[in-house]
Amino acid sequence: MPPRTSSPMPNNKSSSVTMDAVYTAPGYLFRRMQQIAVALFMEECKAFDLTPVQYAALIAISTHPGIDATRLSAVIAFDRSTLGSVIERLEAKAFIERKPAPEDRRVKLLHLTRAGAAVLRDIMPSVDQAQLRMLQPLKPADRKTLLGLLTQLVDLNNEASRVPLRAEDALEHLGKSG
Amino acid sequence: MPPRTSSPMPNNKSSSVTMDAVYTAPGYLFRRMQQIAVALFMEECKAFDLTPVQYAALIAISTHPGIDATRLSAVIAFDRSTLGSVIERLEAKAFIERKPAPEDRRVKLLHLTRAGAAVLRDIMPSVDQAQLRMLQPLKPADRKTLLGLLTQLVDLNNEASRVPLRAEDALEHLGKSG
DNA sequence: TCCATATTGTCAGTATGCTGTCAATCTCAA
DNA sequence: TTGAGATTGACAGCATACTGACAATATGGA
Repeated sequence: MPPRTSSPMPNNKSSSVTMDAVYTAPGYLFRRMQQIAVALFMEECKAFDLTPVQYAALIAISTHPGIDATRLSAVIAFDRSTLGSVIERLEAKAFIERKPAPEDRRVKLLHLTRAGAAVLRDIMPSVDQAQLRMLQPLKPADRKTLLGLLTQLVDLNNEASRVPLRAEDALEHLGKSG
Repeated sequence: MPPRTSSPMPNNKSSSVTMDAVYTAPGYLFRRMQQIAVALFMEECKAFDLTPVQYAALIAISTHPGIDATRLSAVIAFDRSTLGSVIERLEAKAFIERKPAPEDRRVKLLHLTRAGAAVLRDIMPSVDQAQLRMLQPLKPADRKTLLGLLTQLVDLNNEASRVPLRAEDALEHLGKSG
């Protein structure tokens, strides 16, 4: 357990600032937890050659076959520019295919390949295991509480994000209903 | 508020997987929240030319004058390789200085410059404002709960991190006491 | 003393993440 | 119908993150 280096430790000279300015900041804690989450995901899923971002993209393409990159970015709330290279890598691994859209020559439609569907099916247990391990150290009731509050917070801060989640965009490629 | 695209929406054909596999995963939520946190930090602090990571590093150098890069990485739990370029950028902005250590020619000691101390002093209110805004959407009691659970979780998962926090390392440059 | 081993900073390579720009293309209103 | 404006994918540039490797240097034990 890392010691809380706060006021009783006299390791700051003239300044009155302590490391608590960092350690207790929500932003710092979210960053640390995200890094831990990625580390656990990669550890559990190292057999599958998929990153967390690639996994989320693959799920979304599986759920929305024929979606285009822009709408995909809205569905998983990932940056559109970043997504370009993610898609490129998924295509290089032959997990997805990109086909030009007949009605709009700007758009490229995304589809899972057979291999992509297989990886997705096979990786599931490992992903679940990783998600479990992240919250494992907490008591079950606390896990529920944290997950609930976190879900609320992400939801309520949606518009503060650079790329707000717009799940309804996912339906547009199936004939405009939003 | 983004709609929860769950089972009632018939937008998946043959697969039984829905986007809930992503939306309800703690890892996904931590990623989203981290991105929101960075966006809010950058928005509040855009006048100061400091990123969240650079801010944390600057605080740590301020609190531990004469620390070296390896120990700094342990104190803020940031990757040692990444920290190299962070330090480089802080030095380029003249916020810190790097001096060779007399007793160990491998080591370069880090010190705040006058300009670095000034930025740190001036940016504080904006950082605090950003940290406030992240939790703002929650009721005060819920903010406390979330922050408490998050702190616990990061603490208990410390060893799962690639770069575990080792606050005690910070004291070693002041004459071995850990 | 000398060598195996460890540590430090650095670098190359890969993968996000964000800002901005750009050409190709599409849409819609005048 | 045509031209202004929007959209799409691509790209350049910067800033994290992590892996693995490497040379220079330190250290401790044989």
